Amino acid sequence: MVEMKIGLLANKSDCSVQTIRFYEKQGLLKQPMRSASNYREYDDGALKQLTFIRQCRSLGISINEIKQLIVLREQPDKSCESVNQMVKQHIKEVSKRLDELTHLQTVLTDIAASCSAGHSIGECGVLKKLDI
Amino acid sequence: MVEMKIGLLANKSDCSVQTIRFYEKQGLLKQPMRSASNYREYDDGALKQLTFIRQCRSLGISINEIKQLIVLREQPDKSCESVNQMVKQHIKEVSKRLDELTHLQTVLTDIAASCSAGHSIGECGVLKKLDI
DNA sequence: GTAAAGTCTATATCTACTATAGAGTCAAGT
DNA sequence: ACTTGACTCTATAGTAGATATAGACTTTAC
Repeated sequence: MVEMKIGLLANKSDCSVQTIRFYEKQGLLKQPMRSASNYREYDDGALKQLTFIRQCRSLGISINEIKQLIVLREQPDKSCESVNQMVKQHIKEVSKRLDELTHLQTVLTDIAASCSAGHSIGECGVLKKLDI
Repeated sequence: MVEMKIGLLANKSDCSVQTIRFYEKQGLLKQPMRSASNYREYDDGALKQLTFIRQCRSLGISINEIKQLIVLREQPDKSCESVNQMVKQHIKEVSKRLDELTHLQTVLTDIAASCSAGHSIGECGVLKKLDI
């Protein structure tokens, strides 16, 4: 397929129409050609670019970081050190978040276990736990 | 201590001054007394309330849910079923997020491992992985 | 008396979208 | 030819949970 409108691109990329327009406004997707009636016309290059963006987003890479990656990709001779750093940084952050959530899970489970038999707010073991 | 201004309350509750004002505007903290010069004057009850709020927030309970909890706490005779449900729901969500992050961690680690020796953008294994 | 630190309100900013209003366009069916 | 529904357009507002800023006022310390 050579050309497509925004709805089809959205389908192909598993991404909403609004999100595509949003990425364009953010400068992640370049402005596409327009039809006579001002409809956006995309080619397969745009689909590739959008797939890259979605892939990065699913990995927790921020829009600003994706912007940097897009610039970097166009300078094949430069060092890729910053790309590696970015990924390593994300691994660190995900590790940290995993630790936090694991701890949170034990606390929540403990709280849930404290549910008293009475089933009234006044004797609610859960609320008492929340109150420290 | 019987009375304190917002800065001291912020210190005691490990919470910024702006956040306290934000919670007040959201209806989580009731409007405190005001001094002659219009400064907020808090008592220990406010500190307890704020501590409860922060405890809930650290457990991932949303501001709207905290509002519900605050209302519930004032009706000791009602059933605490909804409180239990809320906690159980959070446990589910945290589980789901843990699974997602665990998977993300393996993907990121795999990507990081693909860093090629060349150290240039053009032959960057990391970028190639990101490009699918 | 003065300077620094604290407080006040109101408003803007952040992230990554999502939703809505109101208008225009296009294709299919009758 | 006409209408209906689906699609697209722009611009704007809303979401969550804060955080930051501007400009004015008050209090505290020296």
